[in-house]
Amino acid sequence: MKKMTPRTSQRQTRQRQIILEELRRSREHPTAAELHKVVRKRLPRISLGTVYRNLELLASAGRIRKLPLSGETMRYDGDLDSHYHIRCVECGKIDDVEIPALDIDSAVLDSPDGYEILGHRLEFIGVCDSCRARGRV
Amino acid sequence: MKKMTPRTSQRQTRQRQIILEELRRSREHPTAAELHKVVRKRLPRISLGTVYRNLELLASAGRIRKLPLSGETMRYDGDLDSHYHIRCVECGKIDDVEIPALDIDSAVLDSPDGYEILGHRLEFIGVCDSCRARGRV
DNA sequence: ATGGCTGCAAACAGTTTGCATGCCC
DNA sequence: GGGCATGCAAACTGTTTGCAGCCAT
Repeated sequence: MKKMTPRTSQRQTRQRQIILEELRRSREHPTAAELHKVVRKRLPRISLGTVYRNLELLASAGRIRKLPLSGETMRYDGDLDSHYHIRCVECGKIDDVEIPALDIDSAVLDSPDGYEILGHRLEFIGVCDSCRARGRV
Repeated sequence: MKKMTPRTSQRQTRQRQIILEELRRSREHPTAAELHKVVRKRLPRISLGTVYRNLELLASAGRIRKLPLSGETMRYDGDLDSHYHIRCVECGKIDDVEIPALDIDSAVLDSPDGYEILGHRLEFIGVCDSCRARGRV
């Protein structure tokens, strides 16, 4: 009889645990570096490389989400409910946007190029409260 | 009498001219490196740095458009008519999408965070014809 | 015990920048 | 002639990777 192969599994390391915890706690859609800084308070010796590796693993396991927003540093989201984001052009802050998902993918089916549509990415651009208050705009 | 100051103007260098020409000729939304390779056929000594500098200048002069698509290398578009794009997840190719601009920016005004909405960025994700034919999906 | 995981540092890719020279206006 | 623009190379930023030792299972 073949032996049970338990692959697929990820080890539950302290690093991975804390990275996930801190990402979920945050509402800031942090970058890897930002998250590293936070996690370091609890695990002073953790390396940035480990943060990247774990974020990648957690994302491909579907436990977190990568936010490949426009041309910027990659950000990460512990909130798995699909939702759109808005980015402040001044300070780069990312916030959630409370509108329902658009049903537009089928509209592209006419596209002459024969694409199979998998989905879409929608991102709003704006100026946040505090940046406007700061008189920058 | 004050002398006429013609500033604001960009010099019309051979490099700038050819970069613009080649970008407009292309339907490929090339990266700086890709464009550099093409331009090099006509200007063998042009440097990648010059391509970057000119793309930046042309973009801020509104003569071309930067395409900050999701988490990827920056791409450039010589087509100034606003339109959406679709990216093939397999090969990374970018194509234009022929649907009218959405009127959704006002929907975000309810957003609790007091953003001033400047616009949105919509990008479709899919698998292109040839990648599907290639049996990769 | 064993193989995934970590810390560290080096490697990488894309982009920007400092500098001396070149060339457009 | 003056100053923006260029070529070149070095610097920077974000991310990935190779490696030797570590630790969860």
